[in-house]
Amino acid sequence: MYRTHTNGQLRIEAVSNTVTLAGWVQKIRDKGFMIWVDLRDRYGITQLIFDEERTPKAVMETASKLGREFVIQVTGKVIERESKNPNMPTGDIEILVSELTLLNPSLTPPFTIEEETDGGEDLRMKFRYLDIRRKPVRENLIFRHKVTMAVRNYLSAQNFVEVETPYLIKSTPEGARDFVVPSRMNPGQFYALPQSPQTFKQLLMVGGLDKYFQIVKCFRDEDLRADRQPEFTQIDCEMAFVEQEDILNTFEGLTRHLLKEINGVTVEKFPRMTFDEAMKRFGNDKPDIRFGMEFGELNHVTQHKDFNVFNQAELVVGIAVPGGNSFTRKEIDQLIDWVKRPQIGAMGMVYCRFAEDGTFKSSVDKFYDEADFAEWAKITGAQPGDLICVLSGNTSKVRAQLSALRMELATRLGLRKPNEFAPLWVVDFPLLEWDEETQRYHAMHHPFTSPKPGQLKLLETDPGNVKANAYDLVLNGNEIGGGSIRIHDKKVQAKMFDYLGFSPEEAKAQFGFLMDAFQYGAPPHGGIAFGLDRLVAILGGQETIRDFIAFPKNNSGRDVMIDAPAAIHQEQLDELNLKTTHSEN
RNA sequence: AGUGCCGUAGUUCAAAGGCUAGAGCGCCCCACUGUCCAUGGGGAGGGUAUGGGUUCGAGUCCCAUCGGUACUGCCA
Repeated sequence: MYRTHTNGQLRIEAVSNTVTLAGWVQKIRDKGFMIWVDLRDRYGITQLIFDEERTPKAVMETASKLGREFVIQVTGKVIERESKNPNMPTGDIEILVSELTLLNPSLTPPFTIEEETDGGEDLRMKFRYLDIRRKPVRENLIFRHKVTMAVRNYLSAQNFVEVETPYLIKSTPEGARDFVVPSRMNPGQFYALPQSPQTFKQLLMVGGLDKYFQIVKCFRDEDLRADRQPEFTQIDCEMAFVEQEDILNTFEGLTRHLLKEINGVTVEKFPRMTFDEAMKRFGNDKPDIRFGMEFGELNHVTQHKDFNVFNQAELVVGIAVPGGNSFTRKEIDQLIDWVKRPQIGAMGMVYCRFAEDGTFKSSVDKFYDEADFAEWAKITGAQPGDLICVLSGNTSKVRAQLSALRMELATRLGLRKPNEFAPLWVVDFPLLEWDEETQRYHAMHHPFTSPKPGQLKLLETDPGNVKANAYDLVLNGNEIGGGSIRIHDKKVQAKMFDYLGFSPEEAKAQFGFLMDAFQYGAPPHGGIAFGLDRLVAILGGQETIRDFIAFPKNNSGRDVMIDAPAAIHQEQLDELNLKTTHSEN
């Protein structure tokens, strides 16, 4: 037996017991006549003591040669500490070691294994197994486990069945790029890894399983971000015989359960907002509603005043920054530079200080008077002491720009409190989205999403305005889930493919299996999928999903620890019927 | 694919174009009668990602390449 107790277990009651412990050497404090060693495992830290008088000479000798991260096993007596440490759970006791076994030595780790490590991101990823020994990373992984257990327990209790769907499937042209896997047994042919188990879960509904879920890896070969990984995990769900209302209620229930179970937060009915309203009020389809700074559209109070920038703008829109009047001129200039960066792309920013004494001072004083600014303040909800920031131009661009500014300012002003949770349903998404590049409409969600009842005809006349039975669950400005009521009628599905530019032949080749299935009594059905990595990060009050993934990939999709991807041997290539070709550039 | 920022001891960072490229942490040695980020003293360790250029002189300026990172495009 390697150990009788863990390192987080022993308390004052255990004094005078003989115990055996095992773990990693966290810290050695060698005072010559006395050596203390902090012994660490997943459960905590227990202090070991070796001293000249009470410890066997040989043991003392070995102890003086220990190093950080050595794996050791000790046997000794639990004694009460002479000077206690109230900052640790085991701080009242220590182990007077009588036997010490070195189970495995360690090289000096390249960074400190402490809560606040000196290691950079890079290095930590390269030695991720050492990083995982650190408490914050370990706690995050355990936190993720708690969330997935809560999800499984809740959905299982609601009669959902977890079913595994295949990872080796077929590539589809729409949507994200697929990761592909060559088939050795079928020369020249490839599997694709699923971007989501979408069609399979629909087929499970045709199969009569009624309520399905799966905590499942999905794969997308697109460029990465701080919050985006090439392989990520979804809580994928589908239900039969449901309307949108049923889905919203069921998964509002799940989310409420998680907030209660994991964060101890009680949230009443989740508010709902249409896509159009979200765009108008927040410039964004995933608004963070923990704070205000709602958009105020100013077109009607800014036109015909000789200020051409506003006169020519499709949209003039502003927000009131709480307490923003205290910004210095320099700070405001920096804000203007910030919105003019290529990533944001605003042409400029008009601002108006709303002083505590009720007067206004603006960058466009030449064109507008106090009465005009009072209108601006009224529309944007500005109070004395605030700063009104106004952008103008093309509606969709300006909304995106002002939304980015709103989020940036909220972050700077500390309004995005990680322990505050504001869920929101965004509903009535457009069915289609115009794509400039290909000059045609694409499915905004996916091609299996059903249009709102009675809107099918609109497809002919005004396709951009067709609303879908599609919804997103937003939490603190992040899309944590999205779904739709699906099409379950073959004719409607065929029509959809037609509108999306699939020829009947293409549609049959790509999704024939699904449309065939629809002919054999497909029930009405719909579902939702949650991004688990992001959900866990938000519930954990953190920004980066990498901190909640045991072995994440870097910005270029590399695993720097195992050094993947990598070239493979010619024999492997041959076996897979892959020819090595050199591209011309 | 694009733009910004970054690349200097094991590590985190310093070093107005100018002395032998420094410091904290870590590491090694010594001391120390209750430590717990132990303390005090001593020591080792890099020639600045790579390649080219400008200059009397280059971590520092310029160009290219590579790598990291954040964002934009992209992510049905």
